[in-house]
Amino acid sequence: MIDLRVESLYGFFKNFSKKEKEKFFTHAKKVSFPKDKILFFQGDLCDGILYIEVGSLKVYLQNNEGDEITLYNVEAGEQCIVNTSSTISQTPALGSAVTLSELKGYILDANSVKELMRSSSTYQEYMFSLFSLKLVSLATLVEDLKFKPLKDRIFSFLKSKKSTHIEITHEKIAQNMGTSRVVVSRVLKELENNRKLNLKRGIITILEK
Amino acid sequence: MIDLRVESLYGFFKNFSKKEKEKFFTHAKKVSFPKDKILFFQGDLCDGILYIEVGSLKVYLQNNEGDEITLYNVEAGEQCIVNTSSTISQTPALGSAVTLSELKGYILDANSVKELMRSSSTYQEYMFSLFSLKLVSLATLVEDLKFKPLKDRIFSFLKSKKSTHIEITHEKIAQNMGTSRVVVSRVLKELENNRKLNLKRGIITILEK
DNA sequence: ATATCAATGTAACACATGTAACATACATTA
DNA sequence: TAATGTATGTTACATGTGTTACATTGATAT
Repeated sequence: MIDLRVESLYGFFKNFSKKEKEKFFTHAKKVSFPKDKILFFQGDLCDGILYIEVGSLKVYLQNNEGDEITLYNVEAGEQCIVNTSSTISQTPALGSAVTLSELKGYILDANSVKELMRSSSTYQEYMFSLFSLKLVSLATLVEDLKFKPLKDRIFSFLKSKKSTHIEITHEKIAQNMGTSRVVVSRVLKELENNRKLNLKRGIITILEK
Repeated sequence: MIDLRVESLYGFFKNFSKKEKEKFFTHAKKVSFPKDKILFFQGDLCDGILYIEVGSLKVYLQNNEGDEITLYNVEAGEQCIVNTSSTISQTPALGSAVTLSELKGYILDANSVKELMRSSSTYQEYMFSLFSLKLVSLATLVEDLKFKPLKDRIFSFLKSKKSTHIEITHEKIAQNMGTSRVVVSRVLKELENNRKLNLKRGIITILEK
């Protein structure tokens, strides 16, 4: 009945009382989405908070012309702050979310979340640290957008990946950065000429950190 | 003993119990700062949360060259999220803060804040709505930086002021926008030529909204 | 093997913004 | 009034990024 994977991924579970665990699992709905599924659009009202067991998603902004820029990614064990904020305050989501892979997890309704926040201080602290982290990441994004040249932003983006062997297209990077494919190709080629990278179709290898 | 001004400015007070009010006023230190006083620097650890009774401040990011960009302003009745986040999580402040005017208020230590968060659900909700709001404003900033031309950003900035008569120098606007004075002057002159503004030394008048 | 599509390469150009240098105008004080 | 400092105006130019258009290469299906 109780799924051990969520419990080990989300640290606040270990401080949950039996009652709190029960609340979570009786109210949470198990969900499963394919890759590239849009979970919500900018402007939507969310009606529950997603806890990711397997997979990841990204949250991005879009302008009228359809250009987009990624705000951040959300991995298993994390909670999407845009989703949380929209759900709790019943305000329009400030960005859109799409799965980056097949995704499994739970969706918990706003009321249960609020109750858990009141009863569990661990859960409450988890929520606050989450907000703090995302604030930092957004502020860093602002700083980078304003002060860092695109070349550095792209290189940092690549270095932030787990492996030095990255399977990604220039088009995907462009979407993340909020720019065009041509510009990314140009910058990547320059980085390759400086012996920082190695480029193959669909694959980028980092040579120098 | 109890100061009515803070109480009316910060809505959560009206739901505070006598004990909670007491906690606030016995632990909060009354403070007063002159205009242009730096309250904390990017990287500092904050040791208390400021509640503003009179005045305002701005939070900004700085890069190595000293260029800066404003993240947001904080007015009386609000609580600075960078300050809050640094204080509660004891993490380095992600930006710097400076008073925009003479400022009076209270500083409350982290422990008292945490206790109030646990005991008062109104206070807790206030904190969350605060985080949500600032997340939105940061996300909007990201969106604007990425998609809006400087001309629009400057015009929006001016229109966001209370009056159509604005006393500000081009230099100040440049700091807010994270650009140079020359660029601002150029853009303003263009807006004046388009009959959107009227420029005088130290004064900008908005003609067309 | 050929056709086809996706990914990448590249050139030429447009445009917004940043920088440096200097001129002019306004405000304040001696 | 003259002198000084601050704010603004203006030019010329450098640079980064975005756009269009088209070529090339690699992968996949027929």
